[in-house]
Amino acid sequence: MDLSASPSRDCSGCPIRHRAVCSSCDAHEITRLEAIKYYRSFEAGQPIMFSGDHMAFVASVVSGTATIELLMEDGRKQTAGLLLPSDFIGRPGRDTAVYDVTAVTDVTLCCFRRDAFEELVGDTPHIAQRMLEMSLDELDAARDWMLLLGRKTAREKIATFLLMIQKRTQSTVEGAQDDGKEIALPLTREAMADYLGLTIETVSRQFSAMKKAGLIVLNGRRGVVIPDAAALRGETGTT
Amino acid sequence: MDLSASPSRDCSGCPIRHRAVCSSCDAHEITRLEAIKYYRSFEAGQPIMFSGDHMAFVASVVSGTATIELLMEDGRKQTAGLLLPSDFIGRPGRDTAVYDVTAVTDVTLCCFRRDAFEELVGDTPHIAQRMLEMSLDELDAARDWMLLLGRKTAREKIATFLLMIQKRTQSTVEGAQDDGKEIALPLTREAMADYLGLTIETVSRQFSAMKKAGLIVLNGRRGVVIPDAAALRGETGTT
DNA sequence: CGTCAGGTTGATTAGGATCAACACAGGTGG
DNA sequence: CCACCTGTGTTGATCCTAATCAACCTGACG
Repeated sequence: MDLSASPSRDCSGCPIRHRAVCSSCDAHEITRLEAIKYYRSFEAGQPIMFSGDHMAFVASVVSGTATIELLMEDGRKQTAGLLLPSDFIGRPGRDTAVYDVTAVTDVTLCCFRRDAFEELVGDTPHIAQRMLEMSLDELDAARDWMLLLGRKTAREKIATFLLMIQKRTQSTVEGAQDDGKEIALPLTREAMADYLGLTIETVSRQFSAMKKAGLIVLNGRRGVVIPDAAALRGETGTT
Repeated sequence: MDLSASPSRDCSGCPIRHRAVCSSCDAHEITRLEAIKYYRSFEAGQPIMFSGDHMAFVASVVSGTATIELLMEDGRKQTAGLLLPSDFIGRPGRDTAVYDVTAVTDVTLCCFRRDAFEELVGDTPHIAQRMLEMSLDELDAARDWMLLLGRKTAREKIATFLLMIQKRTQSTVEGAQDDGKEIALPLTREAMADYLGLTIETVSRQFSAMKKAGLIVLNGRRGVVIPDAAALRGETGTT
């Protein structure tokens, strides 16, 4: 799981250099970022940020997976976002977190002191634009997820989730259209349930049912093979 | 409903001047915006934008209400956003719409040619920053809505919706804490159902039940009085 | 070997969807 | 002016999907 080849001061060679908030920065801008960045690691299960807390930093996910979680008083939980490598955590311009962020695997972050970062956003158009682009992308993703949460059946939710994971996971390798390769689920059944607006039991049952139907092959707790992505896509209810 | 006192070339006196994307613009920037803006009206029920279409413009809602809708092949529909006065439509940097936008009441838009607007975003930091701020706000709202869609009961959804409408509606007047005032729902039962991930019948039943419980008073199809906002808040399941 | 977290499977329940009938207001045209 | 129609909303009966409650399985680890 340790893709982070011991993160260093130097941004060149960073695995997310060309996808994260810094992707469109030139050499000078990167220098400024390098000056204010620092790495931080969190173990699986650890909170990265608590709703209501003061936010001292913003960050990019370098490796691992985190979730954005919303809680209700009675304990109901909804995951409102998956944070994979290159995704951005925090909000410039706000100093109190409005949701919880939790590491679901071991996570390494590239953090920036918030005040310094905000300054940069203010006078580095490249960064401001990239921030805008990224938040608009997230907004699109959030809206697609609303359709899933509001209208899709349990089976459609699982199928959609699996294909999304496959895409975001393989796209790291850029372009490889791999049908039969095993993907490693970054989430437990419980975390998937929270993300999909379901219960653990329903997630488990749907996995079993789709396995029986030959749509997926399960390999231990985390491994899934999708023998025929097109068939699985047929189960998503398609937008 | 005609709050738009016949929109003019001149942005001063515009009802959304201090809340929309242009809110932080100085005189010079406003002049540039005035040069590329034009007004357009849509009747209730009319489409403003179709998913897949070329987007020629971006716009601010000046008056009326529109919805962002996602459709599935079999006709299931989810509303992913309510667009009220001062909200922004469209995405700079993308030229094909990814969702449908529909006027649910008569709507007046302040439109900007997309290419010209993108240019402005590129060299007007105030606008770029406001865009970022607005999309981050929308992202927060979208995430809250995910919690509603994924985890709340029908009654909680309706209560949350009513309070949200009350807030967004009255905040126009700024600060007035009006408990007993009637609010005009901008949506039909069907549109509410699509927004809340419910069916028309469930929405209707919940309205009836909450009326019987004394939580709301109904006044025709669109009028609702909330005698005790705190009591209604008790029904939202609170975050 | 026992414990415990994570996962599966079964039985039952319940909340909301679906199917269906009816109510009501607002036009429209005779 | 009234009869009719249509779009919107309400209410009732029934069904079904996913939640809940509960038991059990599996593998990792002390």
